[in-house]
Amino acid sequence: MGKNLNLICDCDVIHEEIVRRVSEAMPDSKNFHALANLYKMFSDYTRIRIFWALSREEMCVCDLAVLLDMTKSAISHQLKLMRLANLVKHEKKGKMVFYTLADNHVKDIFEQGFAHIQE
Amino acid sequence: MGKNLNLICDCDVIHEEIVRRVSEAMPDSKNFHALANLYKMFSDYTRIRIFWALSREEMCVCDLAVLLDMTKSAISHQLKLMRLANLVKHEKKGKMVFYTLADNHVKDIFEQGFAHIQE
DNA sequence: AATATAATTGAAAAGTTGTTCAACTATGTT
DNA sequence: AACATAGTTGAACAACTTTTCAATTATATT
Repeated sequence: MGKNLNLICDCDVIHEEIVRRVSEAMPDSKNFHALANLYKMFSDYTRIRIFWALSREEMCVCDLAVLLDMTKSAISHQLKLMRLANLVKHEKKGKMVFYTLADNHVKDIFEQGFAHIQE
Repeated sequence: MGKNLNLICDCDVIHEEIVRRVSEAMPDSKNFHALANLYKMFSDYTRIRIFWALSREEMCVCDLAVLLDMTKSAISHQLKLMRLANLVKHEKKGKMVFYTLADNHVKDIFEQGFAHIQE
């Protein structure tokens, strides 16, 4: 009853119908990688506070370091990741670099998260 | 011009007004920890595929293992984390354990994510 | 009662992430 | 021109995460 569909799994397939249906509807793996990587940006305590702060005000690296009580280096490393993920923009003004959220979508994402944890 | 507000940061505060305003409006740190932990659950390629699959159909561990071409052990470890985070429910039927999403909120969260990556 | 299978578990191994440190670049000030 | 400061960078380290492996539990079948 039931036979293995692949080499890695050590199971008999009990519900071949279900697995087939879900398998056929499954989006391309690159979508899941992109989605996991997007949420990874929101999954760190430091980064999520930076996102929140930038949703309130444009801030420079130094301001964020003071606000979060961390070194400029630590903040700068995180901002770089957020920049590479296209979630924040930066603008240089003299010696300082000001950061802002890339778009309102970013704000929406963590506002939905807040809604979820407060219920 | 500006003086250090703390010991860790090596900066003069350039924009004390901004930092003060944001600092005063800042939610309690436990909210940020909770939010980061919530998003952490969605930040892994395996887990996000499990969430997606369960948003389509109730499935047992074995089904998920076949669907995602992974061992039951790996799937089971991830499901445990998802259970501890109250994001999935499980129900035992005979030898099998069936998993479902804990609520529609979970589905909403990654559907918003999909909306973001497709633009 | 013995056997087979679905699922779980703990520990080890492999891989990833976040912060620190020291060095460096770029800009503004004296 | 020399100096101070804002920010960035790469490497090292510590902490954490994910998968694998072997052993175990619980249920169903013979």
